[in-house]
Amino acid sequence: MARMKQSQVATDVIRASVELFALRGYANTSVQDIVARAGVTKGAMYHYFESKDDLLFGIYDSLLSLQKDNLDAIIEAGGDVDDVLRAACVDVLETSIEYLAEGTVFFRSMDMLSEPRRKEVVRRRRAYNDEFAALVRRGQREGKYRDDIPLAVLIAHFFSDVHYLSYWYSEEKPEDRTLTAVHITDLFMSSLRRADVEYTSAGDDASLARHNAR
Amino acid sequence: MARMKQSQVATDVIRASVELFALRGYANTSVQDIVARAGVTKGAMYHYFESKDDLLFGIYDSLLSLQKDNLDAIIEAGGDVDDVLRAACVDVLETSIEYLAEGTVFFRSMDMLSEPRRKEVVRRRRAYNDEFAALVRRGQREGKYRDDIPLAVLIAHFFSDVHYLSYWYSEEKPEDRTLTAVHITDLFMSSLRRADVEYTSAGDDASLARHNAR
Amino acid sequence: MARMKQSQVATDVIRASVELFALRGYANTSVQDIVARAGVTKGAMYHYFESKDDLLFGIYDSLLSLQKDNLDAIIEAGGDVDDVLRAACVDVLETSIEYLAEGTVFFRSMDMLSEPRRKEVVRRRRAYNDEFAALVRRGQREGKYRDDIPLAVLIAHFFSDVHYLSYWYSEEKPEDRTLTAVHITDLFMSSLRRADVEYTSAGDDASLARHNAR
Amino acid sequence: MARMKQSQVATDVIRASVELFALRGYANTSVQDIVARAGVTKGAMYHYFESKDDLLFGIYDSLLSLQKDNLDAIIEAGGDVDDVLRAACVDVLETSIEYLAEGTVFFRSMDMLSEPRRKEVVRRRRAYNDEFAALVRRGQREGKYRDDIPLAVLIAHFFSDVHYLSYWYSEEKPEDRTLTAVHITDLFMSSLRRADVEYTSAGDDASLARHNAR
DNA sequence: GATGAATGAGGATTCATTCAT
DNA sequence: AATGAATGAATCCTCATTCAT
Repeated sequence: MARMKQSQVATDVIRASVELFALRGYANTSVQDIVARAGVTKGAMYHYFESKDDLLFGIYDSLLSLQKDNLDAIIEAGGDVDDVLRAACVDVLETSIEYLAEGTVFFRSMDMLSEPRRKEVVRRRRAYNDEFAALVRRGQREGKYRDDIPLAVLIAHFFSDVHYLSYWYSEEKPEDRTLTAVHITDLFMSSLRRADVEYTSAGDDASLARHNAR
Repeated sequence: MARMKQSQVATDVIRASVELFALRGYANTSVQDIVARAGVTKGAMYHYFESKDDLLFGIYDSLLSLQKDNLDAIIEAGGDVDDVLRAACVDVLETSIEYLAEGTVFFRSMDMLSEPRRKEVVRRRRAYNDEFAALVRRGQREGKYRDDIPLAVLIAHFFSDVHYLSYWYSEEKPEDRTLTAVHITDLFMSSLRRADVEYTSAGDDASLARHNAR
Repeated sequence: MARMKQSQVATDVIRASVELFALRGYANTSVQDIVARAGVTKGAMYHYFESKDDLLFGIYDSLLSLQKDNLDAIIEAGGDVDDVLRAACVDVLETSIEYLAEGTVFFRSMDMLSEPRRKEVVRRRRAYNDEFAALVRRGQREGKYRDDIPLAVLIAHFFSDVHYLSYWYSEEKPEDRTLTAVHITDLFMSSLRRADVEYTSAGDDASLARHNAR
Repeated sequence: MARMKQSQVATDVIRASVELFALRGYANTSVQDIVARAGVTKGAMYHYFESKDDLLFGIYDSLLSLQKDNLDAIIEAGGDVDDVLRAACVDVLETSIEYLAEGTVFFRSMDMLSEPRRKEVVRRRRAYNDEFAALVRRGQREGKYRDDIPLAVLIAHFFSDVHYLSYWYSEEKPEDRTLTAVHITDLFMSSLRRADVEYTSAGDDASLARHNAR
């Protein structure tokens, strides 16, 4: 997240708000709760943030920026559609796990954003989705991915996994993070392949093997 | 959903609350909003429901009951694991689409449930998950489904789609409902197959064909 | 107390209300609580009583009537002032113990009576007090009771004991009832005697002895 | 009562609540009534007090603390049991008159306290009672006080007067306060004396005289 | 930069009572 | 006589935000 040199107060408040919003939800967290957890006073908080909504939007903003920047970079790097798509999937899954608390808030508290901000979030998510969908589309045009199922369904099929992480993922070992990202990516790629294409299982095995070898 | 002979007041209040909770979230919906939309007085509402939380829990309860009963019946009916699992997937997807508003509330408002009720919902969802997981496990033992990925990941991979429906599904034609359920089921079944097993594409094509033919 | 042939519903409701008002106070008892305890419906209750306030006033009314009638009879019977006063004291103490729950309500819930009824209760209590005070006055005129302390203080000194019963009295044996009434009466009579009068202790010993002998 | 440096808001709210609770009872006094009389806003009140119950408990707490501290000091000072007991009686009567409104609330609104607080009040009152009873017990062992009546009755006989003050006491002249305390104490001490002991009336006369001379 | 007292609008809930049946 | 659904006014309390210091 690309904020520069924030004051300690701001940093503490942001951390406290993410934790609390993820834990009990935005509506069940009072500004008083946040400042108490951050160890600052209400006045101090309002010096750095305009409103409670600001804190919420900050969470959306930083996660959207990070993932969008990463996706742009991956696409920029180019390569085989399979490799690019795989990299994109792994990245969004990995960052979603790294910022799991933010993700929890992301999907559960959109209703609580002020209307203009909710619209901005929707717009930026759509931009991400479209960029991602273009990759899948390219794979379809290259005859690699199935086209018997609507593109929207395919895309939703992937993002549902990203979304759902906060409902079940719980880390036991640090390496679970990448492993899970790879597993889910493999599942998605498996379901994406043309069903009528003779396909060796090399892809899956190779990718899993690659990671196991690290 | 099988409640009989509810008073008109209760029916209207439930409908209004589902709509509003789905639309703007539980926290942004006042009891006043609900009774206004239902066209009843606050007192009348409190004659039938103990609290706002009651309305929320009712939504969870009815959806959980319906889907659990259906799953039990499907498993009871028995058959090839592929067919049973497929039927289970299609059913939960179809009912989730039918009760899309309820599902929206389900996944977004769990934080707002009172603690004991949240625990009950978690318990019942877990029971559903376990029953579903047992099916996948059976397929793995029969050598049909891949076991190179943790069972928990496989299960999450499916439920993420159920969960995510309310974030993207929008019906244009009534037949979309079953079609989408089948599409997602196919994607899941595709990703579930053993990667190293020689597999004809008959399954997918057949199932889609079957539905298209109805 | 002197109510004639009340319906079962009315009787049950009155009993339930006395018990609940004494247990948790008038304000903490809802009409719903009362009818539930009485085993009747709200409609039935409102058929017999105009309001919740009616139930409360009924308690005052019956206790005031009973004690006033008794006092009148005792005075009517006549006799030595010491004996009459003693009989009056014992009676009000005994009936207050018998109707302890009613007494609890009496002293704790006067604020909850509607204004006109509160005034009536005050008037009737005042009448009782005045009649009782006249007895003490008579004793003072006869030179038996001290007059170095204002009459109002002497009277309050007695009624305080009646009042306070509900705060401490707890019956272990049925005979405690009369015994306690006699004890308190003795204490009162002891303190009433002219301090400068040579006085044999016969009175006290005799009265206690009389009771012990029964 | 010894709270220092309370904000003006807190002071005003406490005063208003004592007055109103004493006047019409806790249940008939709304928070709105209190803040209106105190001339503050509801929000300001809730900045200083957690709940309406807090205000009520504050009244109990301050009166219990004051009287307990005084009793401890009187016993600490030591002396003849008659003098110590007399001082204890006069003190609790005088302070009860000084804080008559608080006392009114004390005895009439115990039902309205939250359960844990009600229990604490009962515990602290019991501690006071026990300490007082120990004094009377000591007098009995010294052969000064009658023991033909249960100790519990003797103690109740005294506290009933304290309790009852709010039902009848009304001050005309400031000196009534101490005079009444002495009168009631004399009545109690009179009734406490062994009935079979030759007793000169010097005690009473002397004590009244002492006070009149101040 | 920071404090924390104060605001005031709103929200969930309770409950005595009424009334059509 | 009895039911119990419905009313609607009142009540306690919460909380994001402001502002004087």
